[in-house]
Amino acid sequence: MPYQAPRGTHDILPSEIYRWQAAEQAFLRLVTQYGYREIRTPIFEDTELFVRTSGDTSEVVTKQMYSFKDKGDRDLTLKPEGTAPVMRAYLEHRLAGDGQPVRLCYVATPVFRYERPQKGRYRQHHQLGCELIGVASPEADAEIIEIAVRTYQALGIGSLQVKLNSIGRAATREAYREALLAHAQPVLKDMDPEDRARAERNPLRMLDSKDPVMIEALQKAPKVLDYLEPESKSTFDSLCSILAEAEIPFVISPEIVRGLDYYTDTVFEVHSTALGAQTALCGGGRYDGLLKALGGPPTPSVGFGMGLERALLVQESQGALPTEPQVAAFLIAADEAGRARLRSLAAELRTTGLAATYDMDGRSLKAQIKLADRIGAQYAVILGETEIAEQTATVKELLSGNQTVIPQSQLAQYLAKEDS
RNA sequence: GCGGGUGUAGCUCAGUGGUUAGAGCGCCUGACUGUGACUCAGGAAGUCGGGGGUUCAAGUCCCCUCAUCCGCCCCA
Repeated sequence: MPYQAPRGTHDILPSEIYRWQAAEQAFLRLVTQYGYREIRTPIFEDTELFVRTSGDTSEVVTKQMYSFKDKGDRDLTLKPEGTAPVMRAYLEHRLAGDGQPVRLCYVATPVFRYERPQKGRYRQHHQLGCELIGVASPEADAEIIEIAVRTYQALGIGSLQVKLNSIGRAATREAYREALLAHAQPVLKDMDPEDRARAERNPLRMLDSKDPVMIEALQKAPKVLDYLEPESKSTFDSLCSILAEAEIPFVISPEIVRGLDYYTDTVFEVHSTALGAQTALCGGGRYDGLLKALGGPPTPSVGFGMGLERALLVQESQGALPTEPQVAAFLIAADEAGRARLRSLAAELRTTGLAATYDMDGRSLKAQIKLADRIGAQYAVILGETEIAEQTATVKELLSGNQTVIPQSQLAQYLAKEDS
């Protein structure tokens, strides 16, 4: 094999593209009902945009970005996440002027992270997501979580877990970090230097550890929720009750801390056990400080990003595949006279919106029918000697094998009717 | 970035260091002079992931490398 797709990337083949299209359409239909409008941002941005928003000590910025210099010596980076570019565009184009709140969504945007690939973890993957800008009320958080949950429902995916937490504002996090670090100090001394450095850089990470020693040590660790300022605490409590009223099940999960610095207060992830080590399907939360960090006015905002590859993997594992659209008609000719009519008849069908194809290699009648079957056509339309003479066509429904002879003039109408 | 598994036909996989590398499915042709899916017969299809080494002899053993999968890390 001389060339392969680069490590961690993959082609999306015709046999699977319909699942992508179905998912994207279902998402767009859903969010349109909530008043979201799609936005598309460039595939790369100034590197600084991500450093400023994700945080210069974040895993993404320190280890995972595809950064490069262009011929004009600009520092650019392939999008490692979807939110910062959308917020940049919001500021750049003064979308606040449309009146707040502003509801934006993005669909199947490519996302790049230099990581070691595994099932469900790729160097290029695709995300869809929503940003709800300009609302501080926990109703906004609830709407975002509800949309995430309903997107999975629309894809036929069940058995998911919504993990919810609040990490508070800057002051809370600072105080809590110190408390946590102090609590973990005895264990940290014996840890692998690299793990230890990571833990000290972002102590909240320790909460997510799978190391039994760490889990044991943190059994009695202080809880973030106890450190929340009164305002954060009441926001979190209201969010919980709004979700409960909406009958959206969730579990409060102190280990959910998120990897990007821009989050404040509400954070959440949606998990599935269907993907081995990669259990997170969707992550999001509130980022009230993000716009300010980008030089804009302080604006409360909340959103999520959802991995499409992972969603589709879970969808497949749950046997919830959508039905693949069929080509309506495969036209078949038995002789030269029939062949001449094929093209004009196919054109007629297409003008009415039906899909029609035919053999171009002069195959035998038998081979043509076989081909019709193989490409998944619904009907084989046969133009033999008799049909040409009588200006009719034999329409064979491939699934049942039933045949009907109808006038060529009524073919489009007949197929359209049967198709619906 | 760390540890481990796996790479043989389009797909799923057999193959003890020893002739010209196989099977099932799929594909093409025919049995079938106007009919796919079933049956039968035939056919095409391989850089045994790539490179190097050991050996009289390597798909098989060793080293390197690429890809993929599993775990860690991190996340979608």
